[in-house]
Amino acid sequence: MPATLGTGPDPRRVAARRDVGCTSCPIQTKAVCAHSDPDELRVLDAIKSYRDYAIGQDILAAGMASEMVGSIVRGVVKLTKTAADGRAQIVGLLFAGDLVGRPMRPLALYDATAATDVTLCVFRRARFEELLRASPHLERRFLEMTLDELDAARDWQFLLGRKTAREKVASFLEMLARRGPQAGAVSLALPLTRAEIAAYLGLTIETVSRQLTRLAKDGVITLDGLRGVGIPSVTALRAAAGD
Amino acid sequence: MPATLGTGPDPRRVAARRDVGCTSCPIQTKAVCAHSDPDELRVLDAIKSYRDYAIGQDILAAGMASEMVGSIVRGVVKLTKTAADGRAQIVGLLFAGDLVGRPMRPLALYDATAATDVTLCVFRRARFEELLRASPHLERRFLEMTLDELDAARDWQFLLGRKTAREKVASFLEMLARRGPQAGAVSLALPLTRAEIAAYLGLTIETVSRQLTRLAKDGVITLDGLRGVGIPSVTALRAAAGD
DNA sequence: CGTAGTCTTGATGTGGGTCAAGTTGCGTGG
DNA sequence: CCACGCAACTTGACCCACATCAAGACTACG
Repeated sequence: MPATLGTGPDPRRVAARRDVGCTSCPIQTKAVCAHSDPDELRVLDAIKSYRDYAIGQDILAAGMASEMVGSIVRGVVKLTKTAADGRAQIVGLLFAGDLVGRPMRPLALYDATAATDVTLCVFRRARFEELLRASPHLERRFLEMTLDELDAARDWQFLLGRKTAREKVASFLEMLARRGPQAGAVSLALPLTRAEIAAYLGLTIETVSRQLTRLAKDGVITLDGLRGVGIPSVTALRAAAGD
Repeated sequence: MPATLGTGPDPRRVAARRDVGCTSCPIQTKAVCAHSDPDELRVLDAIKSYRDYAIGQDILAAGMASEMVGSIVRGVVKLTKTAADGRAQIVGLLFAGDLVGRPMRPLALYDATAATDVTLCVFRRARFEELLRASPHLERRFLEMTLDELDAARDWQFLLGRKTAREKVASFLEMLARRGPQAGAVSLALPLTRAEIAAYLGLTIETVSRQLTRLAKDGVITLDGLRGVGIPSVTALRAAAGD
């Protein structure tokens, strides 16, 4: 049994569990199985297993075989593309319900890393693909989720190509407030370090830091410790984000 | 009958044709119908129609209903996201075989514009979605193509966030040589203006122009008129692209 | 309470943007 | 076929947002 989803490092720190049934699953309305009927769910339930990853741990490594796919039950996963010379860009942030791993693709293209402590609902990739082929609801839902990710990636292309540093940081916070782990809350805890935010926005640590303090000075946000961010007005934040 | 794929402008300049049969289609191995069996192809053949768009013409407009989807038979289509203040970013370039329009989505999110003269093989969206649901081969192929587009979008995120202007321009040329209309050729005609290249790379016209002349001075490419580019060594070009 | 990692703040440098002329290429009409 | 006019492109001078370099300060964790 492989210890990570692919052939990643740190096998010893991975915990595997088989506890929560699909009917009491916290992500059943958002995950790839959201539209599956009871029969399909029974099959999924039988072959799934839960697995925990500690913050910082690799889930998949670029270029390695991806033998597993997993649905995020809890936590945040980052997808990173790193060049030979060390330059790194986060090309996707995944939240609860999102799928980690590449069904229908033998190799991982990006590193998938736990940005927080993470719990995945894991399937063997080959087995999951059989189910995709056999269950129209599952394949249809996977297609829907892939289309959403494509839209998100294209919106991020606009951000990376055309927005200023201030707009980038504001956009990131607005995105977190909209679809992050504490979606809808007026105060949230950043799931990423400054370095990770910089890697996601195509900036440096220093610029992210400066823009955060500037947004706070301007009253668009409040800062509470290193991770705490308050959002007094989503409208003002959206304006600062430039859309 | 709508004149463009959505409710876009310039209805008078759109030509509709119904000539080429699926069995003699130039994109039958690359398009969304590539894996369809003869029965499915017969249905597609019966409901398709060819349509021509002149260079610069809008095919879909962001925010408008997308009543049609079409497979590119010939030409290049650009997807553009434009902010309220006029900043624009090309978030996708589509070539022969690629699908224009958004199956399973009622609205277009980006402007789709003919970057060259274009011929599409067009279907009504509602009808196409019925077929997607009824034809596993078709849905599977559409999923494959969407996954490929997602990968391309993520690679472009790295380019936009981390590459230098020189690397961006070199990457663009390398991408064109690899998957553009004249894929594989050592000399190619740019399907985009400097302004469009700039919008695709998150740069300005001036910077694109300067980097092209610099790449030519360094012997990485040759320039022949405004549109002609020669690639003496793909290896050297790939090195200049930073990957 | 020490220390290592993370973050902030300041001083300085620079890649690419902006502004402003020119130049080239090309479609149009004489 | 040529001359005109305009759009597309190039080139140069200057500028600025963000990167880089360099201290410090905060926080977490032993």
